[in-house]
Amino acid sequence: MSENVRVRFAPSPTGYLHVGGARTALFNWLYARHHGGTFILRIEDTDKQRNTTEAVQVVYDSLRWLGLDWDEGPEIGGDHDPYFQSERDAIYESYFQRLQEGGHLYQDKDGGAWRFRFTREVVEVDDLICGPVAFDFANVEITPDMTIRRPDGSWIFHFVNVVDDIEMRMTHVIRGEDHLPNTPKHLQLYRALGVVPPRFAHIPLILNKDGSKMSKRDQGASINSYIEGGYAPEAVRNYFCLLGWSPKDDTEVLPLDQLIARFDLDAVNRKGAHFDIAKCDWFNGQYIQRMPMERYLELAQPWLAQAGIVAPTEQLEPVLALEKMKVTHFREIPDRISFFFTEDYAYDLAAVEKTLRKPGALERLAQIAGTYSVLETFDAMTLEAKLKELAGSLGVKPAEFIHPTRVAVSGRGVGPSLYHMLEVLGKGRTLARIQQTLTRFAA
RNA sequence: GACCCUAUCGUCCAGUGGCCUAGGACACUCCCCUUUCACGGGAGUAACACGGGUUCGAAUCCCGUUAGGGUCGCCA
Repeated sequence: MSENVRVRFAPSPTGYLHVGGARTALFNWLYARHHGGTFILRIEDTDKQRNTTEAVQVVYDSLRWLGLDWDEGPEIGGDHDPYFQSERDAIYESYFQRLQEGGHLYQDKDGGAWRFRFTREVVEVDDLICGPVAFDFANVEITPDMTIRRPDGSWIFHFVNVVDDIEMRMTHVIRGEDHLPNTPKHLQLYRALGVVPPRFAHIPLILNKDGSKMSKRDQGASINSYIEGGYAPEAVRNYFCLLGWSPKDDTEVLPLDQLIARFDLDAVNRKGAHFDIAKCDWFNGQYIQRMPMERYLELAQPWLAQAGIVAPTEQLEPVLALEKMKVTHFREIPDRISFFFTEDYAYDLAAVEKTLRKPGALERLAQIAGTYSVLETFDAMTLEAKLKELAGSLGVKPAEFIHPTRVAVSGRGVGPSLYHMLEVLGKGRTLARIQQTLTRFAA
């Protein structure tokens, strides 16, 4: 039982990380962390033309964004360096030699490619998730021998994948269910090489909500879309965990330490999961509400910077706090708070039409400005009390003051709670903005 | 077409023979809170694919059908 778990994520760099791949990486990572094992990243870049350094960078960025750190692999190193298949030629060569010496290989007549001769029998895969699954290799027509090396000397996935898993001492191979039919072929390779294979666990695929296959273009398919869409990585990670796995009670929002403590392969589902971005959005909102102010500020920062909103934290924090319980994506934030940072904010035409153009609106604006101008304390509670007092004394509804004031100081019909918004704005700016509005719409 | 996997509300999950007139969450509808927009609270609509078995008893076990998905590359 002292077996040290070693698992890996072995993506082919294609320029983006698919949600399915990310989830595979996540399950491997979780499994490693749960069992105190080692999580390895290996880049399967045997297809030379298609793989670029930028594409590899995308893999790193996506994994790191999700918080999936690897213990061995590119940029980290490890006992089994290098972690790029393109740099492991000598190793493959020696394994190829072993197969050849064992009489397992032959060269194709026409092309000259090298094939591995399957043993013609039933091979059983004892999958940790799917259970025992038998594949019959008896018919050569149905399962022709597998090509492992091209005529130009380059290697085929099946071969290098198995060699690396042997070399890197993998104990468990957790991968997408699309690999299940490949597994008996890989098992034949292990046997021919005289190596005890790792345990296999095939996790269900992720499909679109309607059940169709997720392609690059579909919403939520690329990890980049979350980075660019204003998601909190911890929220996305939590949502991904629940795609094909559940803690078995009804908890859904689970902190990372809980996820690690509770995750295990025996609780992984067999049914394919349909992806629902709406639920992912809900998780994001929940995480934003619950996260500490510092983290909230940290994640909002890039979005503010991009929108040209720069201000010291002391000024930013109270403004952002106003939206913390309301926002679902960080990308929404700049637009919602931009009016705080310029006196030249735009007036929403519909809001102006609906409230400022209303008969008596400007008079009431002047009245509330008068009331507020004499206040010593300018906090939400006082502001609310005074506004209601004024409305009451004039026999009008508070709304007749609230709406014009909101539009006057922010230019819009919707926003944070009025009194809290005014408190953050402060007395000076509040009065100036009302005055500015009065002047502007007086005619 | 062959082989393999799967089958509970629209979606994600719970349920491993009686506790199920099937539970939670998202989404949707309505109500409350809030004279903004949200959050929050409450209520509601909504599912065991179908047909045979096994059993005193089946969402749970077996068989078949159907449906969905996957794999059959000198892609990974």
